[in-house]
Amino acid sequence: MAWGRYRASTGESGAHRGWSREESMQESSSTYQPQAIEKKWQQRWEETGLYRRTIDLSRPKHYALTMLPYTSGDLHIGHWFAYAPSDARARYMRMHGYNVWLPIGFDAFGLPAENAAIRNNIHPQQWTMDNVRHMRKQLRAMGAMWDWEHEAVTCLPGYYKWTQWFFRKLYDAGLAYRQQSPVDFCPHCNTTLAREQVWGDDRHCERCGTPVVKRDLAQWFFRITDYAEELLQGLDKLDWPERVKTMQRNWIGRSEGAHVTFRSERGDPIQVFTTRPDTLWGATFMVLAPEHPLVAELTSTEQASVVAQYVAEASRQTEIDRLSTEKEKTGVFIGAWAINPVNQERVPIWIADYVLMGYGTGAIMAVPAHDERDMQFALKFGLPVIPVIDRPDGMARSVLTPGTVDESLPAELERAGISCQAVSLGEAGQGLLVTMRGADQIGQYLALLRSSLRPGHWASVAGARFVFVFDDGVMELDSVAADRAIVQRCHEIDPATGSARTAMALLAQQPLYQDVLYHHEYGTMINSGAFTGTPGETAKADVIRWLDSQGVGHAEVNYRLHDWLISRQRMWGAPIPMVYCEKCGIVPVPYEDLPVLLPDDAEFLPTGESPLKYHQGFLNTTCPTCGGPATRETDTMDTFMCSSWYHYAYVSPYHAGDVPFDQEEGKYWLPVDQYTGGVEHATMHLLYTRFFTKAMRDMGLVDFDEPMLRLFSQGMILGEDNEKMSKSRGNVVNPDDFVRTLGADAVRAFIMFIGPWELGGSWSTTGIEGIYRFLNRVWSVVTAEVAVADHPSPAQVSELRRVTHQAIRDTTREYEAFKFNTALASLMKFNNYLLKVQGTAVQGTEAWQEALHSLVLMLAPIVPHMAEELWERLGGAYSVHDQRWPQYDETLAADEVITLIVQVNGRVRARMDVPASIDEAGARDAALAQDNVRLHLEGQEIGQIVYVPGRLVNIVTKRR
RNA sequence: GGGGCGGUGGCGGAAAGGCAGACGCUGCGGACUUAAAAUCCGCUGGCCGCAAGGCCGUGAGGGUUCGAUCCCCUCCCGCCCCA
Repeated sequence: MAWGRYRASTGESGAHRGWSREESMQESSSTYQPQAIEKKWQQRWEETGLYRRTIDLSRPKHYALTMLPYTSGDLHIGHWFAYAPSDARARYMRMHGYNVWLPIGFDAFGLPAENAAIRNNIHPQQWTMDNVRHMRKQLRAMGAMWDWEHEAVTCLPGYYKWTQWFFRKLYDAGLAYRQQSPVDFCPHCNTTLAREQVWGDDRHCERCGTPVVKRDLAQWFFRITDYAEELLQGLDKLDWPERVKTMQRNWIGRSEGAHVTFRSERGDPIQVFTTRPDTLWGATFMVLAPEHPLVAELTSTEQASVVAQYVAEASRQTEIDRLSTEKEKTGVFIGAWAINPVNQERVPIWIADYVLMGYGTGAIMAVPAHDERDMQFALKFGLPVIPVIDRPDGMARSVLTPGTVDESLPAELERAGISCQAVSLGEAGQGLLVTMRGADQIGQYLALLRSSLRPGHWASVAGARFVFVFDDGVMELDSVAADRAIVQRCHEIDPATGSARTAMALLAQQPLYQDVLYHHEYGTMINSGAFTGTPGETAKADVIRWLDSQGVGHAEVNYRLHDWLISRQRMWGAPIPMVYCEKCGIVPVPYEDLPVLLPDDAEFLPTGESPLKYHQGFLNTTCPTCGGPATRETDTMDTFMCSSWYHYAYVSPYHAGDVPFDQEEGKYWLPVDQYTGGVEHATMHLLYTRFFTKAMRDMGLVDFDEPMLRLFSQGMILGEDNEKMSKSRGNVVNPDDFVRTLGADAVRAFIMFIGPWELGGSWSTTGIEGIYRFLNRVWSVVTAEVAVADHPSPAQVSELRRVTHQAIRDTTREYEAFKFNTALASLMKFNNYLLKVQGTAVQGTEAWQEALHSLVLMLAPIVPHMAEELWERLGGAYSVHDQRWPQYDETLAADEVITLIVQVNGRVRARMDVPASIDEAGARDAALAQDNVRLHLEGQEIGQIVYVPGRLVNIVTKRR
């Protein structure tokens, strides 16, 4: 493609002079017939290779890309919503002189093909490629500027050879490893299930309804966590939507804290990670994940059967269920104790499903006083709660039940300035609620309380201090021993408290204490041995330093991000190129033997199991190292593998060299300049592909760090009823129907007119008809014959030019911001104006030609077929898509007369048309002269006059 | 529970802190037509008023400001992501 194509309108000034009337009027107008036009131009574009990719060093390159479609079989309106605006944007860039490349391909591996294979007895390959052929046809109807010569389909051997190659490279780089990991398993079907095959809250098999269980399987992982820090840091320099970056940051989940080693009583080390080492002294029990390897070893014989049962139940739940804060906490004591390394306290070991093996070390130290879930757990199971961090707000409460204290106490409290109010305590009658702030008030209160407490009673304070007051003394909840003593004492006084096993559980029975029992702020350390009194600002660092010196812990950064599990127990994916030899163990398939081909005669049975496991020809092989008998890995790779590098594959699809893509071409085109796609891929796909790029950089395949420099995330298109489109709702829109009746251009334009692209929007059948009417009006203005021969007045011409240049100014700004909806609104407004003045003397002038050319050029990205046709009828050179975007002239666009609004005390009281050149004094005088303004100012004194040039005059009166 | 996005006429949506409702849809009225469709013209947030004009109005309440759909605080509702 040559730069020379840009010849018809590349005048330096950008204004469109020099078109003759004869040229533009040569064709008679006819009605808009999208079907004929669209077919005609799609053919012509194809024949002339208009969208063919060429390296052109004289122009800046622009690699535009939209997330590739899955080969589901039919193009959905959602595809149009994703692709039409991104095509418009690519065309817009092209008209700005960029050498734009917009490739397309298909994500073709995945479970639906396998299900179709079982259902219809057809090989997934055939099902998939039939769909590809159908979708190609549908996609072509969109009229996008896709470069079909670089299409790639991920399920073809020429593609997945390189997917396997990447696996091997990552394996060689030490970034791939094999490990036991749980999968959902159906015991009835005897097969592993994908996430979407597990249904319902009871998590049953989609096929037979049997409840699924977790089963450990040796699976392959990529060490994406090796790049966790870089993946996090790299976000800062990406021009991506903040919401996507935030999601990635949360997904990576960096947290700073300490790694601490506890020991079981018999000495087994139990590793924990905590972000709050400053709360270690409050660790009153430990919780292990049910899957933790030490569980089996440490469980006592008495507890063995309950533990085994609990482990089995936990294995059935999803992570989301297990971590829910709403759910009632469950867990069991395993009959063993650990030693808290900071104070040598003996703490019981429990297992609970809210601790996951996959996160951190699979074990936590539980600090119920400062962690909400630990608190719930402790209260439920009667485990001690000892506060070890002071409340920063210093707030404390005391609830006194009737008859506990002398009647005189409220008066004394009032004298001391301590807040005290009568509260209803339900059945117990009328009690007192004392609220204190700060240590002084609490101390004062305790003194008053002690002197007025009636014999044989007890009272409590909770919050900034946890104190139990008895008639012979005060007990502070500052240790496990104190906890025990307090509870015993309370039971003696009031046997009714017997159900509470800890001091905190006693307090928790009082609803008015609810929000002061626990807090998770940083604050001064208390009840922490030698560390008591350490301020919150340094507590964490001080404790870590000490742990280090004691050899029981050290600083650690933890990430929520897991390694990437890529094994799938499915047939329709790229086989993992590994071989298992009895003699040599795990052996990678040599590079020269790639690809490991999928068999084309695999038998699909509705067992749910991968047919590869039973395909002897595939399964049995020889060991690449020793030549002895060996078996192949029968798992295939996650399809996110395929999509992690497809934008590199497009550079030279099914590449024949010894690297996955042509390095020369790649140097020019990579990386992707503008990526667009749905926000649902904010974490998985967009994180995996970033990981791939970083690994590729470290392999020397690319010399940049990030695959996509700029990202735009579009919203979702909803049905006519504002609901997510789904077959069950019956609100699915079939784009083909509208393409047939109203044309692809109308569908494209409507998609973009719905609303802001990033927010999505709802389909509307009457709405698209409105767009179709608009296109017809454009057609009629542009193809209208000149009916008037008069000479226009200079004012008429300058108005036309002003409107034209304002339209160019506004539309350009809106395209720049991806605001296709308002760009179209500006073009509609422009067209409405042209319709209004059509038939007056300006029609047929150069200014009129300029207006028509500008209109067609600015519509070209959105309605490429119609614009091409109209451009030809206007006498423009092929192709409209190679023209330069029109430029506006600020002076021509400037208004001569502006409307100033006049406010009195901020309320609009008049509007006045004034020359744009008006100065402040002139504007004031004119404003004060307005009848309605005078009326509203009557009898008032003017205080201040605010003048905003070009906008308003606000007259503010003095308050009387 | 945490994070993100949003809440504006009958509907989709516009509004550098400065005329709220651009543009489109719907509805109503009119022109053309024997008639209808299409097309064209006009009106279309609510209330009061003959009109001029006035009052109310951007989920609720408060704040900052001469002026708030926009900025700040509290709350309610919806969607998405995470837990």
